Amino acid sequence: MARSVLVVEDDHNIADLLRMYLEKEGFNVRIAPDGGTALQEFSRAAPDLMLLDVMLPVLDGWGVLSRVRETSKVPVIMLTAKGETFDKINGLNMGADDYVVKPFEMKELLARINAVLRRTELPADTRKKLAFDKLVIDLDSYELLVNGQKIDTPPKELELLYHMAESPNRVYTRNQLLDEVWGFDYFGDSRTVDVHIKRLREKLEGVSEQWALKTVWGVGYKFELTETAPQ
Amino acid sequence: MARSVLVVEDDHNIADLLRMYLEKEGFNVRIAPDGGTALQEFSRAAPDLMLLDVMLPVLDGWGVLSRVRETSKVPVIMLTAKGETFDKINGLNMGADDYVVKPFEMKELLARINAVLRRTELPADTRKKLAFDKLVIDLDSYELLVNGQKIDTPPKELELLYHMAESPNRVYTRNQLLDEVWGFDYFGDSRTVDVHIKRLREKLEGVSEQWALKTVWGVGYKFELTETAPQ
DNA sequence: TTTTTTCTTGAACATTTTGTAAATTCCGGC
DNA sequence: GCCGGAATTTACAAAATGTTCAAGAAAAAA
Repeated sequence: MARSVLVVEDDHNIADLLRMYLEKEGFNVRIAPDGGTALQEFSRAAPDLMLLDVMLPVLDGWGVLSRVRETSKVPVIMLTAKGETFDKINGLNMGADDYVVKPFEMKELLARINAVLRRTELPADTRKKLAFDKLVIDLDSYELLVNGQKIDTPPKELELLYHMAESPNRVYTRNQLLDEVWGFDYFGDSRTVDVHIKRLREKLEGVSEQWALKTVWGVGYKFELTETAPQ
Repeated sequence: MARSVLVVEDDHNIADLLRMYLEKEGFNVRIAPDGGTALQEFSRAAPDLMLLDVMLPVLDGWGVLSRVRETSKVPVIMLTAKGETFDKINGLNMGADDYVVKPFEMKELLARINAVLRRTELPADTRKKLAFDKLVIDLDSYELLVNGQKIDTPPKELELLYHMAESPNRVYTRNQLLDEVWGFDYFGDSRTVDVHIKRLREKLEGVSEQWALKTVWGVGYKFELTETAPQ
């Protein structure tokens, strides 16, 4: 779930500073001190974002960018020194998503990072709220409403329900659910899912005819939604 | 507490100049280089004032203005190039509060900014004051009123409460709160938030049924507001 | 400077949630 | 009906998370 950044910067001080701030913001940070290392790290780690210094030994930032762009549309923010000849149009044409002039305010950089990530993010609705007959699943406030009444629900349970209810009638295997709700790096018993399903069923049983958490024998579970006549 | 300006300007030199002067005047300055970014920043940061260049790539100043005006009455000063066809009447009709022709004297711009801010300062709108059942949180005077009675509250506590109460029911993680209340450049332990929450709870417990500082297990905290029947 | 207040932190403690194992029940094919 | 794999249930243990306290640091006020 944590987003990852690849920082390509040969100045050790700047790199460390960036690491410190970015990690505090919850990013997973990797640092590459030169272009070659950057390309290697890039193909290895597939980061969600690249901060790319223009002035680098051997292979410079533009070189790295063009190589990266051969295979990827990952968001890239260029770091350029003040006074460095930098043609914005040209720079953005080469495929950078934004640029920041050194010395920069950390605050501004963070704002730009967020802007770029938001811009390149899928046009998903940001409201995390689903509603069905007598049921509201709200991941903004982490609330589950059954018949308009709040039901205390632990986070994992709610996330599981939300995830399944996002695609009604789609069947999920236990392993899919473990990957998608617990995270791909979670190693656990698939019975865990059963137990959470059971706990959800306790909270939801008999509430509505229109939906239910159904078992698909030999496969997994689904949030089943029965269509009613559309008005 | 500092007033904030969103500068929408694609010329980096002008933007930097504006930043310098405005910051010297005590403004918190954000810069957006194009219309899209401007709209994003606007909805994110809710600035007290916008300086809006007419000539922008892709979505121009008028486009930005009309989108902004759909939801907000924030004061806007347009920056127009000399010779640019600009119809004052028309321009002000579109919802701008004032306009300045480039190249402009910084002095004049500042004068206009102050004039506009004075003119548009609504008695209630810009007040940093929130009111709920038996509770008033006033960040103008740094006062907390419970049942109409002043409760001595240290600044951080009050800011924290205010921040959470600005968006009732939204869950904030501890890190979000540290970033947004303490500042993005604050590096501290997230237990700090817990302690402040605890002290707020001591002051607020049992005051009203309609709201509460709730823990969202595994996620963070929220200022929960229970809807009552609207009158 | 001294005093007072506020803020931060770490540790002990409490609580809630989550995971696991094992017993039990269910389902579908033979 | 019987069997074996699959799902459910239960109870418990473990892990994760939250709360509280108190001491000391830092900041503000006097």
